[in-house]
Order: sequence, then structure tokens, then C-alpha cells
Amino acid sequence: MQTLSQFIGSHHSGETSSKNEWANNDFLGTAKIYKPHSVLCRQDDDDDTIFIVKSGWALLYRGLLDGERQIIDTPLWGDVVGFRSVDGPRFASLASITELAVHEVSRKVLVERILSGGSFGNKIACSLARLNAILAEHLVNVGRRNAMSRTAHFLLELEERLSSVGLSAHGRYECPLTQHELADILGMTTVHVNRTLSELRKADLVSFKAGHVEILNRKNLVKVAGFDNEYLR
Amino acid sequence: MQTLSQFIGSHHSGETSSKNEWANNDFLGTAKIYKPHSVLCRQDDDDDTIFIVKSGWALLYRGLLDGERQIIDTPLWGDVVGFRSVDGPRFASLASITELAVHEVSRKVLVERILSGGSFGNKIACSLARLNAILAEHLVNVGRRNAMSRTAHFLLELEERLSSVGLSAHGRYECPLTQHELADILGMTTVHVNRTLSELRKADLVSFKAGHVEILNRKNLVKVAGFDNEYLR
DNA sequence: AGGGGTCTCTAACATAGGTTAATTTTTAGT
DNA sequence: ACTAAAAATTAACCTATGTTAGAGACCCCT
Repeated sequence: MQTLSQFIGSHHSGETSSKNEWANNDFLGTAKIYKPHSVLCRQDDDDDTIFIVKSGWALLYRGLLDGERQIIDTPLWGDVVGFRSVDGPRFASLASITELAVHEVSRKVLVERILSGGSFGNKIACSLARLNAILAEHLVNVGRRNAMSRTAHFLLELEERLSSVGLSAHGRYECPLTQHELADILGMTTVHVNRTLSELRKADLVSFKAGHVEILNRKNLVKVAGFDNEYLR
Repeated sequence: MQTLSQFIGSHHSGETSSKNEWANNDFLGTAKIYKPHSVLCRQDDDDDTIFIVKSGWALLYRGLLDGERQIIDTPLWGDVVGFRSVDGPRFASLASITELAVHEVSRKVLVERILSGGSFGNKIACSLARLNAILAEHLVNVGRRNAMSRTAHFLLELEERLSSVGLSAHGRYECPLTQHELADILGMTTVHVNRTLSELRKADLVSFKAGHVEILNRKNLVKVAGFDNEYLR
């Protein structure tokens, strides 16, 4: 077993979770379901709830004073959001895009569970380490790659992250992000995201249409993106 | 006591550390001293050494395939570098800029120490949480602010981080970063960093000359930067 | 089926920031 | 102090990306 997602079980079908795993983790309780476009928590809130995504898509973002925002991450199935080892206000907001099922745990409970040993704590630790690496790579992407490689890189990253929880296969996956949201992830404008996506499409590298992404030429796409998936392991 | 730096003690003078604190943390051993421009570890290395900065300036960066790099952070006195909760290759390199004193600890030892309770573990946890917030804000900075605010924001951040370990006062501090390094931090070119710094100077906001930074008009600088120091707490 | 809203796509134009290259200043080594 | 290398500075030019504005396309609601 490699991922938290398997631990948590699937909201949809349960295919990948066994009764046993559930039994060991019922402290998570029932998942809470949020409608699309709900705000689960806001930056500067002072509670210590931790969210573990069970299904659906979410956005973790920070708003600027001038009303713009930078999306920090798109947490997916099995990702842990809002874990801080210390008290204090949150530094980012979390909102659902699609219908979203999450487990909500207080830090206290999660920490106890982690310290009590067992593989669950290890899963959490892996997930956090990975999210940290994803964040660092995100910075590299925005700081040092042009619009084309940046977009290509992000779509490849998504593909790998989704594959690892069984939500992508053969380079195809569903992605509910709008071009506006994509812009806030990639640090560019909506218009330029649109231009870049059509260039990528014209070059037969990736297509992103109507919520569906399809990698058309992985080899060249990887080259354009300068993508090295090592950081996702 | 708030910061790890106080725990670790000062390489230079010892003013801020007491004998008692040292006695409790001698598992850290003697700090290792690196010459300026040494590489302490490389991305993809597979060891699990964790570095705790005792004095001097360092750069944590990721190199791209095309030879460019993005600097992820400038770890300072008391910062913990390279902590991963999981095995696997490092995702960034660490190099010294100035002479650098660091404690090197294996993950095993550090984790044991953390789990053994006591305030040291808590210090580490705080430090890691803070570094994560700094990383997220760095992404916001590069993704959503223009050259001026971005540069201003970084200089303000440095000032706060240095103040909190007693290395800055009255808006003045020493900063050994070259404009080239600054460019790799801020995701811009050396030339444009130069232009931006002189604009900031001309506007009487900050001056950065010969390794010395001086905040000339904090109120306006904060406004230009869109700086809200909450994330550093 | 109609209508308002969001999303996508395009075009024409504007500019912040990148590129190249040369000059001056600072720093470090002998 | 003398020199070589590194760093800062400036200028002229260029382009990737931002801005503004509008027209279609799509989707949800009743």
C-alpha cells in the first residue's frame, strides 16, 4: 500500500479500500460532503481542523490585498490539507470546485493517531513530504519556466498525481479546472492560458477541452515541460 | 523562548545562548564549518542528513535541465534544512554563500529527539511550519506580484526573519546576496533586479548597496509590497 | 425553449520584463 | 598596490505576456 487514498477508501465505489482498513481508521468518522464552490476554511481562520480529501477537487489559495489570488495547490484524493504543527491562523483558504468529500480531523486527534504508531502516521508523513515537494516544484515552475513549459509541466504533474490514485489512465483524465483557475495556479492571465492551451493543442502535445485532458505526445510534452517526475515519488 | 536559534546557540558570540540550553542539546554535537560557496548536499542525493543553520547564509535551490535554477529559500540562523519524513532523493541542493556553520543530524536522531518530548521537538515543528508558510508566500510573490512589489516583499521578509534572530535592527541588515542570486530567488533576470533596486532606491523606499540593506520608508514599502507579515508568525 | 450567467476564444494593442552587450566598480588574491 | 575576476550598472532593443474588449459557446435554471 502506498497512498493515503487507499487508506481512506473511495467515496464513490470503495473498490480500492477493504473493510479492514476502514475498521482501523474509523476515527476519521464519516466524510463530510460539500457542494461545488463551497469555502471550507479561510486564510486567517484560527481553528485547527485538518482536511483529508476523499473525493472531488479542491483549491488551496492565498488572496492578495488587491483582490488577486495565487492558487497554491489543487488537493486531490488522499491529500492532507491544513496540517500545521503549530497554532496560529491559517495561511490559505480552501474551496471546493466539484462536489467534495473530506474527512475533518482536529490536529490533536491526528497527532495522537500519528504518535500511536502504525502505518497511518507514516501515510500522513509521506503525504506531507510529497505536498511539500510539489509546492517547491510549483515555485520552480512559476519562477523559471515560460508559459508553454509551465502549462505542460502542470498538466503532466496532474496526470501523475491522478494516476497514482487511479483517476487517470493512458494519459487521459477529467479535470474540472477553468482556464481562469488554471491562470491563478500558473501565475498568468486567463487570456494567455487560452493561447497557450491552443498552441499545445496545435502542436499535438496535449489537448484540454471540456474538462477532459488528453496527453497526445508524451515524449515531446515532457521535453517541452522539462518534466522530471522524481519529485513526485 | 521562541526560536530554534536560541536553542542552538550562537556561533559567533554565544550571547543569546545559555550553558543550560547547550547541555540539553549536546546531541547536536559541534557545528561543522563550511567555506563560502561550498555545496553541502545536492538534489537527488540519497542520504538523510538534516542541517540546522547555526550561522551564515545558505541557498536552497533546484536546478533545471537547461542549467537555470530557482532558489527555494535562503535558510538563516535556526532554520532546519532537508527534513523529510520519508526516504528518497533530496529535491534541492544546499550551498553556502558566506562561511556557514551548521549542525548535521541524521533523521533518525532528530526524530527520536522530537518524539522524546521536551521543547526541542516543538521548536523543530514550529520551524518547519514556518518554512512551509514562507515557501507558500514565495510562490504567491513570484506568481502574482510585479518586479517592484516582489523585490520589496522579499526585502521586508528578510528583515523580519533576521530581526527575529537578532540580526537586524532599525530596518538595517547585512545581506550577502548578489543581484544574480536575488534574480534566482525572485524569478527574474539580473538586469531587471538591478533596475528594480535602483527604482526602489530612487523612490526612497529601500536601499541595497554593498551587502547592506536599509529600509528607508517602511510604511510606503509595505504598501508597495503588499506585505502582511502574518505568515511569519 | 428562453435567458442570464459563466466560460472560451480571438483580435488589436500596450508594456513589463528579457536579451545582449559594453562600461564601470568592487572584491579578492598575490 | 597590481591584477584578474566577479559584481553592478546602463543603454538599446526585442518579445512574451498582459490588457481590453467583444463575440460565440455552453450550461443551468425555471
